Amino acid sequence: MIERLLAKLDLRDPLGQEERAALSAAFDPVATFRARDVLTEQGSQPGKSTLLLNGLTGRVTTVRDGGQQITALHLAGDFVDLHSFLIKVMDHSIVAISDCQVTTIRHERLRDLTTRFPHLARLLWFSTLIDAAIHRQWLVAMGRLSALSQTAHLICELTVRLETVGLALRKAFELPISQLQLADALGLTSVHLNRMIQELRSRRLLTWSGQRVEILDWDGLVQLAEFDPTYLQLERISL
Amino acid sequence: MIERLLAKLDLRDPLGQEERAALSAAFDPVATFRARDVLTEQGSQPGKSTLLLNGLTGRVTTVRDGGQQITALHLAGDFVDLHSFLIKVMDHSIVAISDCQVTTIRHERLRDLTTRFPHLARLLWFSTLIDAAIHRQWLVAMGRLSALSQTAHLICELTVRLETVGLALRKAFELPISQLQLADALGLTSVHLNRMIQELRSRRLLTWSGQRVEILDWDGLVQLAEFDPTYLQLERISL
DNA sequence: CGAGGTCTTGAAGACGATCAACAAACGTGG
DNA sequence: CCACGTTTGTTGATCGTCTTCAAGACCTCG
Repeated sequence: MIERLLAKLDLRDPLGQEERAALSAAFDPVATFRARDVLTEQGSQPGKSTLLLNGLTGRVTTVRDGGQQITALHLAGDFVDLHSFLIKVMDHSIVAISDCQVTTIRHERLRDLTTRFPHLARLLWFSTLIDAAIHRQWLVAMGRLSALSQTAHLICELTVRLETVGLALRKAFELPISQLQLADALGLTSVHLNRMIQELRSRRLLTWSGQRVEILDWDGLVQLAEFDPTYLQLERISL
Repeated sequence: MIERLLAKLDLRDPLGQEERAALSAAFDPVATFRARDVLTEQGSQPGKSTLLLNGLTGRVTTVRDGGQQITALHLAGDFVDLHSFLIKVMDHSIVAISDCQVTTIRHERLRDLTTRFPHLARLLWFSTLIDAAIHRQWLVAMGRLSALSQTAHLICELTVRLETVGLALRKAFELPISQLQLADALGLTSVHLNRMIQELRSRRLLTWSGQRVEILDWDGLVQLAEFDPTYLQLERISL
């Protein structure tokens, strides 16, 4: 069930048999959500953390004028709110962007696991640090890149992240997200994002129809986006 | 020496005597930097993490056109690169914004401490989660607030953070940072930031001359910034 | 004192937002 | 299975926030 998570962790630093078994056994049954469902409400204090098994979810913050900012997108194999293990009250909501399935792990179990397996604790800590690194990269893209480059950057990031969990083959993948929501992630309007996507298409960097994205010119996209995957920390390390 | 850090941790969840002593003893001698010095280079692999004792530092990423984005500002008592304990290669630089003093702790010591004291490990993990929460809040402000509100938001955040380490009394404090660097943190140009600051002044929300900032109308500023300090997690918790 | 950094102001321009409208796709219930 | 309402993608026109470029005053410090 949690193979994608295990694969993602293994990629960085292999888990021991005991860790793997203990972690696998700690999760609750699968739950299903429809697109637009709210998994976790801002201000709530969930007693468990949620692992995304498939589909797409996002962290959403709503501002006074009704505008929404999506501060993170989560793919299969990502914890969507591992931080709630230590940060008790949610400072944002978690919403399902596509239909999706999740499983949860109660915080007392996480506490127990991380105490018994310091190495696993470091690995989980590490995965929240990647989250933070992605946040920083989004800040750079939002603050200092053009809307076009920023859009390209997000596509590059999603391509690589989907590849690492086996969901993008030959630089093509399903992206079940509307342009409106994508615009909310980029801090743009959907109108402008639409024009940026058309520009990417007309430059023959990618095709994108419906939910299917196909990268035609990866190097060109990387160049435009100033994309450097270092921040995703795909290298093997030793924690 | 590391009182500000200890106070900040204690505020959330009190440290035990043993933890406190072990942590205090683990740090290296003090080092001093001048404004604009680079503490840690992007791409480097530091073997230790740095704790800021006083002054101001920032995480800086430079883009192709020479523009800079500051993705975080660190105050006295903050770890500036605790994440390098687990994320080996730095995806950004750390630069001194003002003259400052730091102390460091070697990663093997962190590893030892976090293994011996799971509670301390959680507390350090927690502090990196606050970093991420701040990143998210910056994303929201950058993506969905006006330049004026965004500027006000950063001022609110800095006020509260400085207060928690005793560096802001009655909503007034020293902020040894140039408008150019502040603009780099906000993703604005210094010209525009200057006009936003003047607007804040003319609305009698604050005074700001040289490095001295004094909040005149905290409620007004909070209202303008849509500032909600929940994300800073100042409440007492139990990790 | 000179040099460089910083703050400030003005004018012009561009990038992205806003407003409006419509077609296509989708989901749902009749 | 079709009819309907809703969401989504797309296009055009206009507007405004923020950028760019330029210049001058001030200040700090070596």
